[in-house]
Amino acid sequence: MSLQRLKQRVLKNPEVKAEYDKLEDEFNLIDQLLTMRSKAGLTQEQVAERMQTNKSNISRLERGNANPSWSTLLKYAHACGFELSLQAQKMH
Amino acid sequence: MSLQRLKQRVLKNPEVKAEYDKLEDEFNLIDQLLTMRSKAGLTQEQVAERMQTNKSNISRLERGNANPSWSTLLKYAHACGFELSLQAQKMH
DNA sequence: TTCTTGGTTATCATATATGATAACTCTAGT
DNA sequence: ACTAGAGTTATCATATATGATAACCAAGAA
Repeated sequence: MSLQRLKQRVLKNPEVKAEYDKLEDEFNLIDQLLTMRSKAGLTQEQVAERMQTNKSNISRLERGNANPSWSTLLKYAHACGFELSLQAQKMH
Repeated sequence: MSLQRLKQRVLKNPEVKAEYDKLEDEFNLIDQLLTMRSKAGLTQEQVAERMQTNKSNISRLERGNANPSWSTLLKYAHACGFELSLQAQKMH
């Protein structure tokens, strides 16, 4: 909640955003989604249009501990101009 | 269908399987799932047990053009001993 | 042949993701 | 103060993923 809010504000600083965008690390799912949209420089509404849905659903996807389907993840990524694949690494 | 069948037979050859397991390329979703289970050396039933579900559902997941949720993908990967993350690469 | 094992398919019930709409907050400008 | 833009939240309807069970196929071994 307040973490999201903080991130939101922080990312408004263009320099900070640039740095943030460089980090390609292992984030949780939501962070990965936010990062894609951030890099694309799109609003939720713009992503929604490209996904043929509504902005409220994008908000839900990005906030409410999401459990989206693979096709939804693909649509979102494509809307943000990304190709998506799974990365599996052996646990040990 | 027959592709799956072919793959199935081919992968019974241990040498071929070893080679197949080395390839970490951009597969479609289903191939990535099959590869994980193949590397783990588990049967559908074993994966099903670890995921607390039934083997028929695993088969459906691996065959019927799947659109699983993120949590299902995670469960499957964990059952096979893998950690999972998204890999997004910019389209151009 | 018969049995076992791994995988497939069909089906139904249930849980949950998604679509759609509306009302709301917050912030930045003007 | 007012407005506009971006995001949030609540809610309902509907589509679809998932769980569960049973019957089936194919291949290999005894």
